Amino acid sequence: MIFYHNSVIELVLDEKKYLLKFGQNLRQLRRKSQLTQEHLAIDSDIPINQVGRIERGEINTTVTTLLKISKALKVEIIELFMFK
Amino acid sequence: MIFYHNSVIELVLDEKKYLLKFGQNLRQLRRKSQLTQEHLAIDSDIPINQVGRIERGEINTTVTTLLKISKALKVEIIELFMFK
DNA sequence: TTAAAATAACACATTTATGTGTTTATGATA
DNA sequence: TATCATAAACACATAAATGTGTTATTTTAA
Repeated sequence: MIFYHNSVIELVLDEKKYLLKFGQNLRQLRRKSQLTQEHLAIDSDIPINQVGRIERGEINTTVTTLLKISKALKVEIIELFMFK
Repeated sequence: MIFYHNSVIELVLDEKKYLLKFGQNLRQLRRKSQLTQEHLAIDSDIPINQVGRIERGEINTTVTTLLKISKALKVEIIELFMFK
């Protein structure tokens, strides 16, 4: 058994929530652009599974992946972070 | 010997350049906040070496690390991407 | 309701970010 | 110069993103 301070647990939960919202926002932007996951994956040159995992908030993607996705969606990177 | 298409090489160089500019911008924001790398590292709960590596554009950091840094700097994540 | 398209859910290898620690270099200051 | 603060540069282990492939499930449209 390992014990963690509440603040640490909260931080991790916050991050999980953030990644979920980030993914939901990406999904909205992609659909607004009328792209399938496959199409976005091809345009941004990342694996289709990666797109799905990001949209589902399963993974914590990197700056260069954001760059590739934003180029394919023809939006600025900051749009990927514009959600509440 | 491995051969790559020029467009692939350009893409990688673009990413390297982007990470460099990203790091330079972070450094500016940190200094504007009057924080040392060590102080920022403590406040954002990431290793001090990580801060240096990001500022030097050596690594391709993740969304949750951006989240932690932006909280410590008391700025929105999008500010980390606001540079030319 | 069936077929096709789209997405999710697996598994697994490889690369790289993260995390921890130590040592070196640089810059400012006394 | 010597000292101290800051940052860079190492090394190395671990966790996780990336990348590739296949199989299920869900959604959409005929």
